[in-house]
Amino acid sequence: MDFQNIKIAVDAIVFGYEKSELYVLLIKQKYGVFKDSWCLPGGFVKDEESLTIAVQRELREEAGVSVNYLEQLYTFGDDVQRDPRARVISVAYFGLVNPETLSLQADTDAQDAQWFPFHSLPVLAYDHAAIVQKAIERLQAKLHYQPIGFDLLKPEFPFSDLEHLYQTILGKKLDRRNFRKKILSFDILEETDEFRSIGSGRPARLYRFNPTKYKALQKEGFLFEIKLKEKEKMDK
Amino acid sequence: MDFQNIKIAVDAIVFGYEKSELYVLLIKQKYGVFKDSWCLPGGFVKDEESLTIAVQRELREEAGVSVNYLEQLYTFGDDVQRDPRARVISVAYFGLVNPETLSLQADTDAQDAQWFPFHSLPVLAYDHAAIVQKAIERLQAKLHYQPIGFDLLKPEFPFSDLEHLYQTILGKKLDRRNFRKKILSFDILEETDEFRSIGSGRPARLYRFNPTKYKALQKEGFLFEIKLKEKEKMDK
DNA sequence: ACAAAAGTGTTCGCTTTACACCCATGT
DNA sequence: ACATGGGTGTAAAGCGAACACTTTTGT
Repeated sequence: MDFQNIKIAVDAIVFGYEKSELYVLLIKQKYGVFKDSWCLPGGFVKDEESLTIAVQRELREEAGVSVNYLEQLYTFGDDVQRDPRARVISVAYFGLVNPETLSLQADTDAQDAQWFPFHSLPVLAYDHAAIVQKAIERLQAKLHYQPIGFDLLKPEFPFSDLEHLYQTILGKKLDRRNFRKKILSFDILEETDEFRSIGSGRPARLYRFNPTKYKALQKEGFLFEIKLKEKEKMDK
Repeated sequence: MDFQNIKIAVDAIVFGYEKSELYVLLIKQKYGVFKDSWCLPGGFVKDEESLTIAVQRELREEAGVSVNYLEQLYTFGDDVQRDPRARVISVAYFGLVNPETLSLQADTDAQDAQWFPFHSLPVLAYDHAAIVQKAIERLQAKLHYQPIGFDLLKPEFPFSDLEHLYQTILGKKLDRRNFRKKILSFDILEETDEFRSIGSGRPARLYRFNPTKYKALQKEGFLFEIKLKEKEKMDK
């Protein structure tokens, strides 16, 4: 069975979110044609390793990151030349992390793994720009029909965080009252007794996402679904 | 670069539709552990071949079929043992054909490629049952937000065909008037001057899907979206 | 004449949208 | 006191759901 000479790799695009900014985790290449350019974390799959494990291993090894949510995104193998060294097919995964992970990374002085604001990514090696493009589309789409936004927030968060997250990622302004009403109507959040105030302004009550309740409702045929008419386009 | 010993294959799950029945294309295995059992068409990717080309080639070689619609479904590579012979990762594709293809195949006396009604599939080799499962979910989901049903019908079709197609694939009864109203409101069908009657009953006007118009509308932000409350579950 | 499928409008209720003022805190 | 963000209700419009009879053909 030596008729085939194709290598299989996994790449991960991991999103983080903090203070109304969406971030992407990138790695600086150390060797090869693309030395010193940035790319998504990833690498070759081992013979006895499942794809999911491979991605998680690479994320740990290259960036010390473990994700809060992970799903397969797409397999890139139509461009035979996407890796100049050899024929490499890449199974891309899509991950989300809590803000804690973001801060941890910022503290490290490891220069070869870094969070970049989504709106100012450097030029990426290989076809990784295409992966990023596909990932942001998926993320935007999923926000509408899966309670995935919570995976980018701390376990307890003020409602406005969720609202800003949607606005940032979708690039739209939303009606605060309607958004809140809609999310609360799903009955998948529980309010805590805690409040938090950031600088000035009235302190905000903290909420917690209840995944158990969500799964239960899901089984009864409940659908998480948000349609959001944009008020106006956002600036940046 | 001989550190990796994983093979990469493509598999295709192709759906056909005719007379209120959904079909899946299967191939009878000729050799190996799974000799004489049925599985999805597919095979190993060649070194210089894109994934899409590989699927289309396999479909042509193994079943003489060319598809009307093709998209990547999912990459199966978490079960390291999914192929008992070696580590094989499979990129599964999802295809749709016109009824013409279905009839052509039925005429052939080639016994190793056959259309099976979706509701009475034989036991499948490898993990192909999982692929089928994922594919039907995708097909059902897509019917709601992409004008994909037309790819399973002849270019000109009576409205009732579309209606039955939705009912068959979703396994629900629909309200004829509401369904028709909704589809027509999209303004992506053009009516022809032809009529067709099948046996008794009033002849039906034939319609034609206009992909150009659809693409144009899409660019203007139009969304194909159908919500369909089921009237009752269907029998089979 | 009857059976079979095609074709067609209107009403009701719910969901989505639009919209503006008061509240609690920090400075 | 003022600036900043948090919190809340209501009315109008639009969309989805329910529902039954007439038309045209084959037998």
